[in-house]
Amino acid sequence: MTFGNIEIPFWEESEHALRICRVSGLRFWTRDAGRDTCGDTSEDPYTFIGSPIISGFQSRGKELKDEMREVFLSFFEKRGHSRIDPYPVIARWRDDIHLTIASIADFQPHVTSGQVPPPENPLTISQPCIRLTDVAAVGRSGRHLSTFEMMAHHAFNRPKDDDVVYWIDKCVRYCDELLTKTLGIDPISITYVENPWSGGGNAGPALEVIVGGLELATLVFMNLEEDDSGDIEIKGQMYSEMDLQIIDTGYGLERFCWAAAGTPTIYEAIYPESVNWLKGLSGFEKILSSSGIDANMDSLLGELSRLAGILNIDVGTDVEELYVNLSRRLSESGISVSVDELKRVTEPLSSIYAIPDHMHAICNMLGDGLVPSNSKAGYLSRMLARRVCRMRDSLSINASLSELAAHHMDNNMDISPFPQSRSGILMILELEESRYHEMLRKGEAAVRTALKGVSKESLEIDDQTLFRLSEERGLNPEMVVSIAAGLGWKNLSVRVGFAADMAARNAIMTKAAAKARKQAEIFDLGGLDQTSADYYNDTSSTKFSAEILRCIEISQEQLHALSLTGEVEGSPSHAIILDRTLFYPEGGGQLGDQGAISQGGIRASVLDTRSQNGIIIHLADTELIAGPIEGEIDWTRRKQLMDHHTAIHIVGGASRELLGPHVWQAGSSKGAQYARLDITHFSRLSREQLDEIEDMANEVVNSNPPVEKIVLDRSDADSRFGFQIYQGGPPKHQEIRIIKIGDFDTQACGGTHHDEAGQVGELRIIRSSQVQDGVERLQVVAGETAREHARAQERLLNESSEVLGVSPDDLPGTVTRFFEEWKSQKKKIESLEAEIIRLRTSGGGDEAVLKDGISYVVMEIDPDANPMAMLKNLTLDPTNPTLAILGTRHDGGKLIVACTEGTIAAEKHDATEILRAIAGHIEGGGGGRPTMAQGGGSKPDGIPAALDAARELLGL
RNA sequence: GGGCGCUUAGCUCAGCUUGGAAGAGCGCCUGGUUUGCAACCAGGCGGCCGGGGGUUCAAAUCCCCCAGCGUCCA
Repeated sequence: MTFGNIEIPFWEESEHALRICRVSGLRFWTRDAGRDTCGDTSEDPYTFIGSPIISGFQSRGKELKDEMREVFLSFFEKRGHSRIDPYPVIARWRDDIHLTIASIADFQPHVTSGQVPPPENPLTISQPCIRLTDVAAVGRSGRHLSTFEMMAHHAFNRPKDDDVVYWIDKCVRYCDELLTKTLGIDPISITYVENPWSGGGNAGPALEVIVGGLELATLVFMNLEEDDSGDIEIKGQMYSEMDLQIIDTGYGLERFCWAAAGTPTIYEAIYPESVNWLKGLSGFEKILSSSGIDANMDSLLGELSRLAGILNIDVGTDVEELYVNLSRRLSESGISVSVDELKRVTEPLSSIYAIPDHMHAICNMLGDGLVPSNSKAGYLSRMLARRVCRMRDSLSINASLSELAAHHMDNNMDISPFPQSRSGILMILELEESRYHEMLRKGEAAVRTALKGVSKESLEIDDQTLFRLSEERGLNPEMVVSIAAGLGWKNLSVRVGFAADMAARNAIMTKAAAKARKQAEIFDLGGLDQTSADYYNDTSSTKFSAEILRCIEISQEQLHALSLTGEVEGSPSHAIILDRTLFYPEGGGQLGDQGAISQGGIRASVLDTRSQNGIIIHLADTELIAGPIEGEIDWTRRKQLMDHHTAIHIVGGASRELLGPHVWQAGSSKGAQYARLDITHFSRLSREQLDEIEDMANEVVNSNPPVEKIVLDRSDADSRFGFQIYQGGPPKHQEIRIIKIGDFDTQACGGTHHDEAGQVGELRIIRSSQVQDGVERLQVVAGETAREHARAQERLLNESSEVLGVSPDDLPGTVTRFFEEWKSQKKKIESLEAEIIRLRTSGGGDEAVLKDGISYVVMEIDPDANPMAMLKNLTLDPTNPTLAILGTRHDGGKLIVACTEGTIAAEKHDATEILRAIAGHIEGGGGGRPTMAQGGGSKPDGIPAALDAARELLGL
């Protein structure tokens, strides 16, 4: 993995010497005879702050980035590289990552695996990337960013085919020429550090390009791929050499800008307007002057940025400890600042730096059509939005999230290439902000409840409480402390080490969850070729002849693993594999075909159809033998599936048209009985919106556009139709099948469709529900199923209205009236029962016996009466001490004993004891408190005996 | 994808650990006091305790399923 035997003539020609870094121990190349560190160690401070190492750039911010990017791209364009447009920051073509984290991510895994040729070769690109692993360090370290552009030149070589564009030597020459000749960097200040790289399933030797203490670029020579049987080990993973050799470079655009600007931090180089604006809004000058720091502020800030690497925060790092270190280092440099004073300045400052970075990531993500959510990629944007809200609140800045975004878009980016509009982004952020405030509002009640038993003088909150508030309510420990302070717990603080413990806890939980659920192949199909999928040739043919290649008996385990849907009637016994078939296997959300296979006089029903590695499996209820067969698919079902599938495409297109470009398919399912489409959207859909979508979809059906089926190469498909064709998920093959419904909807899809949209007939969106925040599920019926659904609805209405004897039109009113009446009658009964008790126990009533100042009531009541309500009337009046024993023959018999609390009745009698003494008569048990006991039994006719026993016990 | 939590009066929420009479504040209604409004005092109305099943003599409370909502992690 080292460069050991790889010849790089450039080193000698350019008088580079190989050295070993005395700090890191890494091999590095330099022109500087006196250098003994590789340049990227704790002993290599930034040398460019205040004195740029890249000359000739006067601008700052977006303008500087545009200039620098153009210099880079045109440099490589002039040297034979084709410039290609950047990919979206949401990596929709991949199923292993949510965000584009590097330029090479654009080409993984399809190009790097050799499956698909690169769009150009060699090529140059500046790819916007988002990485959230170091998000906690953004703003604090002075150099960390969550969003950056990775400028790159890539070359894809196939040495085995004598197809080599360029490899290591030429790559280093390009890099060195760019840095020294074009950007004017002093050659002697550059070091090239050998450090192998791995990621995204590939690996290879690599050079880190360091100038002035800053890593400006990484040159990766990717020639390995993950292979468990490989013979090269890197970081515990085995690799083997691959046919492709890839030049994978990454030049940090923002770092080049920083090196050209020489500002104290990278943020001032790329977001100068935002940083100044936020300083103004937050009154940062005032914060500084009231911080109590004696030292000269300019020298402090200069020193801070030089040492800022010390605040290199990983997830779970204890900030407190870092501050102590930083304070110590500052005092070594002659600046005496306490940790508290330091925090008072750096905490707000780091927020001012982090906000523009986060806004850049948020605007990029939303611009690409992402919808904030509580899981997956959408969660990442919500997390960033909430971080911004918190930082803004801590800075007491009076600006909404959408105002921050508007300022950011106006000053730092060009949103015109994005699918999402400026107003769309702002509206989504307004919704996010209201969700944030809602969380805070609910959080206050949660904190109050959680701290109920905690003394107001407490200094710490116990860990469990903090974990729970964070995980269940989204309140991080700092927010809990600040909310608690507002509620009267003034002295609380988060204990040192808590952040690290919480991170460790998450790591353990994640590890436990990661225990794989790899789906193994269900059937052993070794030796079989892919089945000829004839259903694509003519979607309306139903009969065919074929040969049985294999017939496998299905085991119980296999049956379970198949997890058949409710549309499969009966249980398949055999898996039949043919050489060719018209049966469409379950895929792309469309359920498998059903039908029959006949051989001689034997007819096997096909209950479901599946596919495994391109081999189509017919799940049949009868065993057949190898040889010729006649097959026929169930056309009624197939037509219904095609109705639904085509309808789903149309509904998806209508949703996107009406709701906006953020609408993506997040999953779908098409059966014969119903179909559903999950779409990304930022709020719940009203019935009116569903009606609009339904109307537009039906208009498309009525206009009857042709449904084109186009098969083409993946790179052609990408360039011709864009990434929105991958609604159904990342493509898995080089060949892409496009379904194009007029000019209305275009997407990659392997399902069966009508040839004309009009064949769907009609469609209805029955209802919508929410799968998760940000994803709406539309239930759709089309064709015959739509008509059947309407009939079923009518039946329900008719049956219900017949019960009430009204017309269906009057149903809502009548049901409401009945419900209201039922409630008021319930009230009436309660008051009547109370009245009965009053009559029976007062005046001439013989049920109450007055003895020793206590009113004794022992009586049986109606089985339908509510004994609790009656008891209340008897024993809640403290001026009338009462002991009441009520019995009812309800169920197996019930007994309730109660006495008026706080009176002599309670002093003299224990309800539980009395109950126990008499419960035997109904063969039951029970319990309660001394003033109230209840029990039940299994012999209702024993109630009179039980009550008699009670009278005897009490001497009545 | 993996977790966790919540759903109780019109609103905001207690009660659930350890089963035994459905609670508070705000709002609403009536009366009193006062009267520019507000405030105050007394009383009252208002609950399928999200839905369904189970355990139990007894479930808001314990268990299972479903739905809606929230939240963390990847």
